[in-house]
Amino acid sequence: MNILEKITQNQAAFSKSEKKVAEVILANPQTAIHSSIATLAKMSDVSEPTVNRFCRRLDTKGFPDFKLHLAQSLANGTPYVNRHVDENDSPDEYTNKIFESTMASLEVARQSVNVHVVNRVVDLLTQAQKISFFGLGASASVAHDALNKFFRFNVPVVYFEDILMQRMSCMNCSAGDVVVLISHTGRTKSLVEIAQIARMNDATVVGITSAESPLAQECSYVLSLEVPEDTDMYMPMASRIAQLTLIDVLATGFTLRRGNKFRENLKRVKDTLRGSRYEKRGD
Amino acid sequence: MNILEKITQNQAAFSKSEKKVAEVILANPQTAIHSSIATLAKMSDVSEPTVNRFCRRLDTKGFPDFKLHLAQSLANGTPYVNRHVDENDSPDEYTNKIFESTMASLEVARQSVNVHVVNRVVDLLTQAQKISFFGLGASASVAHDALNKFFRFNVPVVYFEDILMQRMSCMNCSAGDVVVLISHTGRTKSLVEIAQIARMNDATVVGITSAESPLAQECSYVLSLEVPEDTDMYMPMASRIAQLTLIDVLATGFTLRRGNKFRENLKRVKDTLRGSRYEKRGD
DNA sequence: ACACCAAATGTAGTAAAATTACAACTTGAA
DNA sequence: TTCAAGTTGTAATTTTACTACATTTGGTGT
Repeated sequence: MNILEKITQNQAAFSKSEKKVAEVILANPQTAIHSSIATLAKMSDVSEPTVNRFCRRLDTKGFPDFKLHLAQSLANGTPYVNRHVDENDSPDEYTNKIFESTMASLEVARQSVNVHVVNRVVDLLTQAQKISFFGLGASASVAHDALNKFFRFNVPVVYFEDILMQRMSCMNCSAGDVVVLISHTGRTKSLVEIAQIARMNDATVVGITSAESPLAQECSYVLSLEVPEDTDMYMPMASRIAQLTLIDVLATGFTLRRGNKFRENLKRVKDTLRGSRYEKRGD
Repeated sequence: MNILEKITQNQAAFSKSEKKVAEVILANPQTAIHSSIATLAKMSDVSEPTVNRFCRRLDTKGFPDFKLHLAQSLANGTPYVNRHVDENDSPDEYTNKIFESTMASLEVARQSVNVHVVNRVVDLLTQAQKISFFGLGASASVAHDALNKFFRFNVPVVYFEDILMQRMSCMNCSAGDVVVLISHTGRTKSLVEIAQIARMNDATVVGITSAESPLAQECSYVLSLEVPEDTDMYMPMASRIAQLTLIDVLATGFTLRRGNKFRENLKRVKDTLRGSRYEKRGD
């Protein structure tokens, strides 16, 4: 298990001084592996034994062993960790932190995706008479994006931002229709209601939401994404990126299921854009 | 450079005792990284300084440093690579490929971002009288998302999907207004025209687009993102994720610039959602 | 075959690093 | 206030790595 992630996750369980150590290490793990316990203690402004205890808390045998684990984590593909933005961060720092924590979240999301459900949902979508994408707030733009992908497939696709339109649209559903509802928390009342309306009218309801949420309970299928969100920012960030990527997965599954001829069709759709663009040499 | 390979290659240049050490390490590198210099010396049937010299010959600072290098070599996990989806991929395969190549693209994007421009644009945005976000096609949902972020900041924000509305809106611009235009290719004619209109009316035009594109040339500031796109899919995927992340960066920069009191305000905005949601225990 | 030199290796002492044991603080509840 | 549990630091100890120097090895020229 990646020890950098472990540090981030356990952060709550650390004591005051241990948090200082965690901070220093996360801020610059490359420096950490080349420091002695004394240097690191000084940098963190704690005593040497505290650093040692910190290492043990992370199930390592001691400081040198900890450094080995850390070195491996750094070499191990992703050094990306969900580091929270700090008030005093420079533009360089917050830019990198956001990119990195987005990548880290995607990694978490990837692991939480249930591939069997993905496959089943792709099945449903390819056979759907009509596909609807609904979301509110930040998830509205995700639904918007889904519309942009799926309309290319020459299937009737519906997307509304307005909750009344969403409700009415769901009232008109019938068997064979698929309604995809997007919500990070899965607690938005009107979306839960929409799920109920759609199901009453025999539509299949797919939720891209948090497992065990009220919304999840009303869905026929749930594509759950467990993504840590930096609540300090009071804005949905990582969650919607994960949702969008999942939409990509569904769209890709769709095209693969439809086979090669269908891809030709997508190419034609894309090619019609040419007239609206300035030529690129060799395009 | 992988130190295990280095050992194998240099083997000829080693002395007799050094060869013994190399052998023992290559035979069981996992054991080696958890041994002390004394243990390793005994296992190789040489003296401790010989082991130390062996380490230095491989351009490391000493035995502990050597162990770090070795640990990293062993943890040689594949970093995320842009692997293209293949026709015959299973759901498991294409799901993972998409997540991984999205992460790889974000890494590329991160490196291509010019932090100075980010900082300058954040400056402009915090001082703007009015901010507009425009995009077409897939970039429309990115602009939509930007709207969702920036309206929370209590600044006049404008977003239209309709190109006529976009044009008219830009005609009404004046000095102090910022227009953010989003386009992966930067070749969409109507967006380039909008850039021109906005500039004619003294607005500052920020492009989130490809460097050196026709759109980039019309912008006051360009936040260029060089993201590889899997053209086989005929759909924009990675590019818009990178754009969204950049929007997150700008929004974050904005809130940081505005300081702590402003964050309180964001919290209040978020808290108003509570009434629209089902309660979560302990929330 | 012997002496000699350079390279290689080992020994023993030294310095540095990590760990332990214990003492001195905090903190929160009775 | 006092006590106990938990946290942190100080100082001594142990382990580990490194250095300086001594010894050995193996090769070369006489």
